[in-house]
Amino acid sequence: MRQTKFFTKTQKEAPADEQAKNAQLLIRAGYIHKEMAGAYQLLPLGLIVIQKIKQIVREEMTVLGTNELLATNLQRKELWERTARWDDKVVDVWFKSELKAGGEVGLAWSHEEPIADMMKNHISSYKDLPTAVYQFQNKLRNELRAKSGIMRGREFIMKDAYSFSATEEQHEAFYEASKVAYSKCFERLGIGDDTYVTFAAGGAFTEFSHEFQTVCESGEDVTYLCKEKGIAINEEVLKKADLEELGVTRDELVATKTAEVGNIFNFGRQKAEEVGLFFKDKECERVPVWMGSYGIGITRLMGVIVEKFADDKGIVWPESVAPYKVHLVGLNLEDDEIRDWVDGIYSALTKRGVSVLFDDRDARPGEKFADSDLIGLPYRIVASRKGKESGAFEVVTRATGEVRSLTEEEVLADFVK
RNA sequence: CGGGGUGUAGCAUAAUGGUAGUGUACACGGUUUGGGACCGUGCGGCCGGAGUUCGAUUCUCCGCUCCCCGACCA
Repeated sequence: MRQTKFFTKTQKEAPADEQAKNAQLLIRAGYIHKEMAGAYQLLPLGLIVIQKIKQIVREEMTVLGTNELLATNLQRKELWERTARWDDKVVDVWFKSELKAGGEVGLAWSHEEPIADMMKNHISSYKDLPTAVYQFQNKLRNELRAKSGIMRGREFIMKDAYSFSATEEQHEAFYEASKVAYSKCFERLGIGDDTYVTFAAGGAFTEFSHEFQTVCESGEDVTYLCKEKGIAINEEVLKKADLEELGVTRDELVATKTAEVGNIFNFGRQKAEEVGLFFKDKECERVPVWMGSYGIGITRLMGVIVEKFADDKGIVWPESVAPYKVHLVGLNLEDDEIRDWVDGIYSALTKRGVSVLFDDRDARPGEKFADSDLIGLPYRIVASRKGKESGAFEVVTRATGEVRSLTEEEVLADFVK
């Protein structure tokens, strides 16, 4: 993509109404635009990052054997009344609206009830189980206080999955498999080493749920962490947790600031019973389905990744989620000979499937370097008069600052897989 | 929702009871060209309402906004 044709623009100064590093950098670098507190537009660069994160999650969800669908954001009052969760006193993040035709609708803060209810059309026998579906969807939550940039918004993108099982054993097998799938996601997203399966509050159905907490200074949670043993406990359940059973002592646990990037829940049979989702088992008995719910905060992940890897010059993306792999910075382009030479490496790379953002703007070197650092693509290739004379490109790794001087052949060998 | 703060141009900031200055961005001209260059010219602004006042961007009140702390957080 040629930058002169791309919808992007950087800002030198961070907006005064953002404190959070993730929002400051994402706005300055042109990934997002703040619409209001807790709601951000995704600009083209930001959208590519989100799509990359989604694709990784999608692939792992496919491995897990779940099917993607897309639920509506309008939800029925009657359905949520059935589970006693329509009342604002029970769920305090509802956005609700009046229908012109009469009555009320809810705007989706979760899709547990609608999807469970919908599954009545698909589940009637133990032969239909187990099954699981998932979606990427905007969640709307009327937070009293949005905060931390894109880490806690009123509208955000979440991957939510729902599992339906005939027995507890079936449910447990899926639940454990989802942990593996999630760990794989976070590993591929570049935060695997710092993300822990964490014991957390279980709500009404089970004693504990499991959260995926990523070590992050600007996170909202405090996790008690034993890195050596890989044991993590959310502070909200530290008192309840049986440390002996977990094989860890209190002294080994270090209070650590973390951000919740995923959360998995066991609903037991209660949710299905409330909604009315039953099936016939082998004994011809009509019993409720075992359900589980599995979330990953897609937009929050973008924020966490920015927070974790950014340096004082700007964003540093892991290769797996970077909007482009290479930032080709062309200098001295007013000289036709050099422009042709730089165009050459640009088309050679793109033809071979390397994603390149080509800074072909008429701007001074300093501005291009500063923008390139800010935008944070994994590799920068500088092509200039100086380089053409020596027949080499300067290749800089954003994360380490390592500089290499490579010929076109070497560049292609290095970047084309 | 409780507490604290905030609101001036696309962005960042300054001053002021007598209608507002600077940087940046943007446009034009010129000089520049490996780490956000320089000179000149130009465009562009006081969150909303009420009150006080001869006069309010400035003071008062109300509202809204955004940020922070807390509470909340399937």
